[in-house]
Amino acid sequence: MAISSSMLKGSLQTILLNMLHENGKMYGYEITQKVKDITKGDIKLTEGAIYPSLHKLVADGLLVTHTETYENRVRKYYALTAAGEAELANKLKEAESFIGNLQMLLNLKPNLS
Amino acid sequence: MAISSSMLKGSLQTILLNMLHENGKMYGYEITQKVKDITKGDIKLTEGAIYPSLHKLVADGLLVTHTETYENRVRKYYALTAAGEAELANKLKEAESFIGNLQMLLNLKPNLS
DNA sequence: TCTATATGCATAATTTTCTTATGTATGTAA
DNA sequence: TTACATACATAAGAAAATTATGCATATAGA
Repeated sequence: MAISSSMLKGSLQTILLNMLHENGKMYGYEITQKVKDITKGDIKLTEGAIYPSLHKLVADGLLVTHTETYENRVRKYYALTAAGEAELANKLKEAESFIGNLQMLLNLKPNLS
Repeated sequence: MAISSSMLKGSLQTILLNMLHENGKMYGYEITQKVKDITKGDIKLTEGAIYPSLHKLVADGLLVTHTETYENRVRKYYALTAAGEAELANKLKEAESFIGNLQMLLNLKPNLS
């Protein structure tokens, strides 16, 4: 199911940080495609959401960038800093906790028992 | 873990609708306390978030209200309409889908297998 | 008595974070 | 020449929260 009403709110940064953690370095467009693949089209990160978010993570010192040119196209790669790795660890704990709480509140504990 | 950075964004309405579905009718303050109990203090719904959200659900025809006075205090009870029940069903499917996708993206599938 | 805390509702100002629309640029396929 | 894919970016607007404040009743404590 496509995420229309966007419960995505609040978890975008966590997703971005984790994608970079998993893949070492990625460029923006690449992240949108990979997320679309993994979620079978359910989650489509839009440019208007992803680029400002990546810029903010850089401004906050959690990411660093470098550009590469591939077939006449510039790719801006992002990678985690040490602070980014640390922040990701926090955000993952938070996400795990949040998901557990949400499942409790909504009676969505399919695979517990 | 307390939800500080609030990934709560986007799921508040779903939580409100489901609490009312589970409990028949509730007043605002009661919902905040029940959510706090269920999540062991992790999720604390603030008045600034919950009341405007409840008002919007009423405006959208998903909830109806009536007031009762208990020990000199007015309680404004909310209950689901038929449209509210239907919308809850949609939102629950969405939430389930979203949680599954988020767990995939963040490699948080502890109890699968 | 004054203060804090709990119960109960509400709104205003602000901030965060999205969506939607738009713009630039290259390359390919219909 | 139109559409689509790749690749970046920003601006305007909307949505939905946070934070602060206000009113009102009641109780407990210093």
